[in-house]
Amino acid sequence: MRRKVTLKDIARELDVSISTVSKALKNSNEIGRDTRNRIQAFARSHNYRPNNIAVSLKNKKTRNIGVIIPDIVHHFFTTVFRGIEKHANSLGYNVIVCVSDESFDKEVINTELLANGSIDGFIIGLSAETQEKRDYSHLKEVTDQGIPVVLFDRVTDEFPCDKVIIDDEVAARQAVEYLISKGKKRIALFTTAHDLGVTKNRSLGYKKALENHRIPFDKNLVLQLPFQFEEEELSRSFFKEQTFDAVLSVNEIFAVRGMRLAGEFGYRIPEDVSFIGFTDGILSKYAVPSLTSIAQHGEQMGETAARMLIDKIENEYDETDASNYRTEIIEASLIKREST
Amino acid sequence: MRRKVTLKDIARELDVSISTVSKALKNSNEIGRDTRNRIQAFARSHNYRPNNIAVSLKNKKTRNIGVIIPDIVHHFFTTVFRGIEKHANSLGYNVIVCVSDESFDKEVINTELLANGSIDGFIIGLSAETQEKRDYSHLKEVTDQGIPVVLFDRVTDEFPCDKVIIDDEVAARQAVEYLISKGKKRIALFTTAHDLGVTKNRSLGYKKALENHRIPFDKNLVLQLPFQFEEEELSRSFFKEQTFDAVLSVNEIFAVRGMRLAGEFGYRIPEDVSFIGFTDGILSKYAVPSLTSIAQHGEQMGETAARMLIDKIENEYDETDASNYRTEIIEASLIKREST
DNA sequence: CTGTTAGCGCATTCAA
DNA sequence: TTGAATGCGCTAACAG
Repeated sequence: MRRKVTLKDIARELDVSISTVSKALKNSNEIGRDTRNRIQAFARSHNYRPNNIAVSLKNKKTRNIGVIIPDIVHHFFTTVFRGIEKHANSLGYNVIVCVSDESFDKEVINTELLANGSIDGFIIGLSAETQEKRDYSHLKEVTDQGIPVVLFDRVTDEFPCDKVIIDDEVAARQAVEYLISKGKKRIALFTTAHDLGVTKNRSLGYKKALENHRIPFDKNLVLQLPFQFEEEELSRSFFKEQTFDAVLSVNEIFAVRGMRLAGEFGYRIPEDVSFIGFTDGILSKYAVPSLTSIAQHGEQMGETAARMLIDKIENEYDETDASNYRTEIIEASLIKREST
Repeated sequence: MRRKVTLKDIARELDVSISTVSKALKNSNEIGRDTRNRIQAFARSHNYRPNNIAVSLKNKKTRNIGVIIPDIVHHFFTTVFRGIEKHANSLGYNVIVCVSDESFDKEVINTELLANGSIDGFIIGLSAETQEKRDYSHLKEVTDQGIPVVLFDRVTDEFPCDKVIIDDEVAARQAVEYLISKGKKRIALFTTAHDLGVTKNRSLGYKKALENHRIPFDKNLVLQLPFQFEEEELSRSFFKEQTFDAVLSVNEIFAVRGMRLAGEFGYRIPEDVSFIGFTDGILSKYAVPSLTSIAQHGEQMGETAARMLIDKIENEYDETDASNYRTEIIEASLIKREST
């Protein structure tokens, strides 16, 4: 087992000092032309690579960024992650991921762990539990230590830092207005049982659209589904009891399952019922009929988050001054397909 | 900005030496009961946490594991990743991910980068390009340095190390035999244009099943699709020209798109044509009709990979002795749904 | 029981 | 132009 060669090894072999080697490898012209060449040649032929850990310790910079997301098996987050990873890599940063599994405790543990020197900054999508508890002390601890944090998608107004979101309210409103423009009058909303943050804003947008077009809001047209939507009875009775000609769903799955039920009930899509779903994922694209959906441009969101974070990492700023923090909004867009 | 407190800080405050603090915090009974308490109390109240980087440098162990996957926006890999992450975390390891994007060069760069001290071991799914080039020198470099590597799913016989795979050949054979048992006689295979590794084994299993049941292999029943399957003409003419009563697809997408075409051609599923697809992802579950699929149990695969890797990290072994390496096979299973 | 010393691999200041 | 010395934060062997 060939051990890694260090500066010390090179110094010993070439009978110079460690600092000479260090400087020579940085091509410092403090070192003579010929010794520099000798050292560089030797280093190259012995495949010298600086030890990341030692460099980190010395420089107090790891060039790692920590990402904490609620769930990795989730198309949207995965997409954001890709954006982060690409941008970070292109600037010489590596990405350490931890998954909170929607748990507050895991989020806290992971944050603390990574904050102890492993990373230079965080990109976080808050867990559902954190959003419910509204406890952000772990984030405060981190920023107090001078570690910058960027929140994405799952954000909160109660913690000051850089954020990147899509305007869920506007996106929902526009989607519903699109349905209205197609002549739809009784538009249902499929949403989750708990609606916090993102989901809440989507509901607001839905209501706003109705309001703008003087369509009365009918709470009977709101179907709240448990997360995994396995309780099919709920939605089946909704289809039996309510009449509606369009559906806005806060996610793909509810929409696709809704379309299946619509089929069973003999409705034609989109003539009898139209569907629009949030999150333009693989399901929307390949469903039959394919689903009109709201693309959140996760990759762009990730890239933006990475850009904001690295900017904070590399430039001095006063973390107590709220005016240093911005919230970037990624435009959502409606991908029109067969379901409308 | 409250800086992080270090051993040195505590030592200064309490007027003891750094090593005393270090030992006291490890609860070493080399240190007197009372000083130990004093130090521990101080540390707790000042929220002392050891600096990961310094510990890593000292111990030559990072407790990080490096994961390199071809694509993060891919349900199966994501699932494997979750398995890795969960298991690793439970044993106190963090995970650094890099994405190769199916590119050989990126795979090499990422491997080298992480190998320079950032991680204690690798879990890798080879990129398509690497499998084509059959160049594994970057892996060799890494293992030569004593860094263990575990390959998963995208593996190769040409590099000796621990591996975890599913037996794609057997899984495909069993799927086809299931179709045969349902009375199907003309079974088509939807596969990718290039078939290396995994895909190749699936094709072999397909042929093997036919052979076992004395059904002649008909190469006209093999449809090779470009990766994104956007060239719909190819498959449309396949549907026009060939007669078949079942399909085995090497992925979900080809299967689902096939089902849509079958619908357009007026075939009933599964009476006229049955479908089975590899990878039990979200599409299989929510497609209409839902797709019978081969579950690869990615999470279990990831967990196994993590277990094998951490075992190698924590225990001495001779990396030149091939008998130290094992290949674990994860059983695939057929999830029966409406499409068969 | 406590402290001194050395060292992990590297960068950098200062002296020669 | 080169090198000695110092330190990043922590651990551990050894001495007192």
